[in-house]
Amino acid sequence: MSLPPVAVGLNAVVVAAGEEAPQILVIPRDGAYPSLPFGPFDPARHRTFEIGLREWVSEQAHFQLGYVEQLYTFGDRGREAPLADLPSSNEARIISVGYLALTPEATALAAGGGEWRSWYRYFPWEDWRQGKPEIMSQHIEPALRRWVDEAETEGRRDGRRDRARITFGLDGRGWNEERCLDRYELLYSAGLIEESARDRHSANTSVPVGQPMASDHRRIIATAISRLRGKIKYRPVVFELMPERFTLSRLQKTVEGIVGYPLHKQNFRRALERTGFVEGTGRMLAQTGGRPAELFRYRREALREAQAAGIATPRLN
Amino acid sequence: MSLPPVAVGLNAVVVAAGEEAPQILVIPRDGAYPSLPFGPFDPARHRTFEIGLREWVSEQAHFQLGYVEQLYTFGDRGREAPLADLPSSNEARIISVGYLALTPEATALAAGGGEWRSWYRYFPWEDWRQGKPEIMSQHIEPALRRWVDEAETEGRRDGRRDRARITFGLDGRGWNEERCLDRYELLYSAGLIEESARDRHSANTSVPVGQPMASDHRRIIATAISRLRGKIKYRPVVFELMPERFTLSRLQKTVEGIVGYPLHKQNFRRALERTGFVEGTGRMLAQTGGRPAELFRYRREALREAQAAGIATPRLN
DNA sequence: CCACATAATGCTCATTTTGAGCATAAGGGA
DNA sequence: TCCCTTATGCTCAAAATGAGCATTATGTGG
Repeated sequence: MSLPPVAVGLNAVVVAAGEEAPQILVIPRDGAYPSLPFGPFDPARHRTFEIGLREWVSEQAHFQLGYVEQLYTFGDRGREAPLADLPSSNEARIISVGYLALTPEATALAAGGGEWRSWYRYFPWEDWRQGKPEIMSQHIEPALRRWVDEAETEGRRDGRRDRARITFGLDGRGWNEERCLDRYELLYSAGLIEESARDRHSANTSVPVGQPMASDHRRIIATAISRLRGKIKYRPVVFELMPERFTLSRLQKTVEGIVGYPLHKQNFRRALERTGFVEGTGRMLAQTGGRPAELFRYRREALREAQAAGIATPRLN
Repeated sequence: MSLPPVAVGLNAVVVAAGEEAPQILVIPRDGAYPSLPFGPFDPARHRTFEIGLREWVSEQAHFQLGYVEQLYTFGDRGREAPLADLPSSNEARIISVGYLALTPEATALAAGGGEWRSWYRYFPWEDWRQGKPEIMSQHIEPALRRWVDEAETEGRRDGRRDRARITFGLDGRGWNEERCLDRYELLYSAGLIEESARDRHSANTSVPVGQPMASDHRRIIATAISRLRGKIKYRPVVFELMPERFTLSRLQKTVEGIVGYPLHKQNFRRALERTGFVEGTGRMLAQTGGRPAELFRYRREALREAQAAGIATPRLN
């Protein structure tokens, strides 16, 4: 008996801190949905997944990765909607190993490679920095109510209602930004996402929410967002997204972009100081209007001293 | 071009709360190292990894899984030291997807199946419930010092010293129980673990620390321990390990077994109360000597109300 | 049948850590 | 120079923590 063969794909969610929002490296595919950088894992060529991943990203997006961590391995049948221009063996199941990569600054990319896109382009309902996003009240909440009502039995209705309430924090329950993946999966199974109609080979009836992507790449991004939103609170990963020197406002903006809600400035700084993660450089940055800000840098050594959790995210209001 | 085939193995770290320590489901293999329950993923038979996993566990250990979550996918070349009695295709790389499963009470297992073993049997240095374990001062610390000194250059020595200090909390730095995987990997690369000598095909020189297992299964367990120790603090996963009704002392013992250090009883209770996760049932348990304790039960509904983090782990002393 | 040992619970108090604001300082532009 | 816009500093009350001391039930050995 020999183990049944399976093809393994490697996918990278490469994140950089943009001005307005976190950016993701996306490969436009003409005539088809855009995708993440990805490619097959070749055991003959790649000693580890990571090595293969770096190769694919540099080949497809003309970009060298820095910090990388494994996210999740997706293996369910039915999730591998074929990609137009990509090979897939006839019989073999394709499973994909998703990775999260963090990189400082969205550097310019060579032509013909990838492009940086705000992650909220794919997840507009996840951006609560300006308060509850319109798409929530206008589309998602009504659609969820319809989905709840559509259930056939009383019991199922209750189940759906609970699930919607918890994952989307309806009825005064708070929004939990880390449930990003749960929300995507709910929207997917409720058929509000173009990908779900596509995978079911059924016509898409409702207004699509967020830009669709190839295969299950949007799900992989949702996994990345959830992971990053959680991890930022207990590991100093934000600094992987910052340039060598940065102002505290810039750092705060970056964190806000990730968690998706505004932070209380003073408390953010106070908590940051206590960790000892950053240190002033004495140099100032003459900003756009306003008092100049001091430039700080990340003290990598701090990790050795501190019991070192991540960064505090004191919610504003 | 077709994707190169790879064989996928599924591994389960099944955890139950024992009297003394968390228990892991282990399959004894005569004449060989014990292993975790595992088997190949067959895409023709299994729609999802989880389905395959449940099948293997029930077949090998005669045990039905409840709560399950994916841990990590291991794919590095060189980590698949062949298992005596298990098939491996000649050429294909074997990657393995590790899962963590939690189950209430270590129920008796049918003969010929798996056996429950304390996880500290494999990781004796991780048990700080009675203070620093002997094996730390007697074997590990001296061996780490030797490993630091063995480095060839000054720079490497510094690197090793830092790494050892951080992961093992030497020199007054605190012990961080969540770094269990880091510690295993350090011991492995320092050659203190039987598995490392085995994988390098070199003779094992030093006294082995902890019982060895097949392949990289001990690494998978270390991943599970790290994950569980972290997650218990921000998701109410402990309750997956508890019976329907339990005393608060039992719950505390379980948490202590997982995190590996003693908790401050009163503060543990106070914090637990605030979460609203448990509720008294009014029934008492006439214990071994001492005032009878009230039996509590887990309120699954609480998750809906609370912003719901996990359980507090107020360190004692 | 009573004094104890053993646990389970209850409460208190001093510190820290949050959450929310108010106040001041320093550039840039009209 | 006045004002607008940020960057920073500080204060105060409310919560959450860390450590103990006190009280309440049972079981047991004299």
